[in-house]
Amino acid sequence: MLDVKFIRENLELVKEGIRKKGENVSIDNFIELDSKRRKMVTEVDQLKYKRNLVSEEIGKMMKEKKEAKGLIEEMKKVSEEIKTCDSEIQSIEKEIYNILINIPNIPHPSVPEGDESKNIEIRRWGKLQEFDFTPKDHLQLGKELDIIDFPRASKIAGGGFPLYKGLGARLERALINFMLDLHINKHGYTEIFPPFLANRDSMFGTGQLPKLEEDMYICEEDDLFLIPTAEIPLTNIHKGEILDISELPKCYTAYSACFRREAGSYGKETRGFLRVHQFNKVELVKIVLPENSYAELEKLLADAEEVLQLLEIPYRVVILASGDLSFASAKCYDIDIWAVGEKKFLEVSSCSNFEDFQARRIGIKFRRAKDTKPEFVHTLNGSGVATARLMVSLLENYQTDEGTVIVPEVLRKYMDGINIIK
RNA sequence: GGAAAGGUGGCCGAGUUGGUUUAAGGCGAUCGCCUGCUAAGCGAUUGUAGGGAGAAUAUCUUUACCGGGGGUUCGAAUCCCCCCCUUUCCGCCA
Repeated sequence: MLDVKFIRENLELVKEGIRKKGENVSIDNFIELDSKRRKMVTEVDQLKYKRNLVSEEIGKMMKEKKEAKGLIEEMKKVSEEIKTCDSEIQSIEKEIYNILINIPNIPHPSVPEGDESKNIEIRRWGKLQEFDFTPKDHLQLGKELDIIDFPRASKIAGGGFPLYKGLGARLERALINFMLDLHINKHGYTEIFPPFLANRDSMFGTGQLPKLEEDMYICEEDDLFLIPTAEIPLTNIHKGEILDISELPKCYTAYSACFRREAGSYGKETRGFLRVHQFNKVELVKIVLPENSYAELEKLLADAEEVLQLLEIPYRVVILASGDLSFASAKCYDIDIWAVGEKKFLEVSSCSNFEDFQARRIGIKFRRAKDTKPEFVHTLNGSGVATARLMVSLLENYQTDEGTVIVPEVLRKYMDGINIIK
């Protein structure tokens, strides 16, 4: 959510931002609604002032057993008027609010303009594997090694739900632990184990609602949503708080299962692990000072990249063009890893700076000093990283000509020293 | 699922027969005074959001906010209705 004052004073800039994001909200009547609201608030405030004064007067008169009937009659009318004005203000505010919540965050000036074809690869790490045999894809490997069983998973929950078995399950668990330990021990994040369900308010705060409701699994009876990412619980931890400047930056990491209905995306990259309804992810969230947020974004990105460097999986970093940015994000880097069997790059992380867009919705502020006004913090998040696709790349890139898979060095201590899956 | 108690400003905590409570009091914090220093003491300040006046992020003024929403009333923290949350006990279950 953007600041009303900011929109009022930078209407063209906001329109420009909406256009760059490829959204189609109209803010043409915003200024008119806003000034109408302010005018009415001023009027009704004066009426309320009068009512407060006279009501006090009535109280005093009644105590002295004086007749106050005339004043009460007069105030009845004033109260009626207030009621009418208030309900009109309320409906104007609702209109304003509906515009406000549909205005996306404005892309940072460093973000290239255009649709996803304008995304720019800014660096590449590692050498893309080449084998002197024909590499298998992850589905074939998973089946032959008996570590992934999609057909049976579908009996339990339907298509798009993975079932890991034996060393597959263990490898998945090793990946999660490896990533968490790295972020906790080396990068200084605090580990959180959050709820995997979130209420409507939290979903709205991070920006998944109202736009993406149909992509969510929802428990209707309780109005709770299965989280599509741990970004939601982590960013909402400090909802409604004013933090002390000495507490910043706050860096949280969490493992969570992530649930996505992926409505409307059937047929697109649906093979195996490429797009599933449930996957595991280690998430990174930072709550920072506004002036540091872009430096923190680079650090966050580096923290996520290190996971892949230690696993020795080749990847590229892409800066997203304005039209490919998510609703709430001002700037975003994607990390794509190479999967030799699929012969393509797979997105495993998005590292975004939301500036104060989420903070304003959620109400997370900080105070620079005792007597200064609270300001909104900046929030960032990134996957560090998602395992389902990581597993794809790992199986495919670490396969041998014998059909076995070598366990990456850094994971072996999490697997009792097992160094090969066969 | 059943029963009970509760939700008040950064924290603690009074106020529930509706009207000097414009939210008492305390703690903490900040500033000043005093003190050789520290402590104590004394004095002052002490929320958030919106609106208006103003060149002003100075200042003045006003409205709203006592878990959320609605209602009654000239007037609601206080009365009524709905919802949410917390705690305890019981039942059920991992």
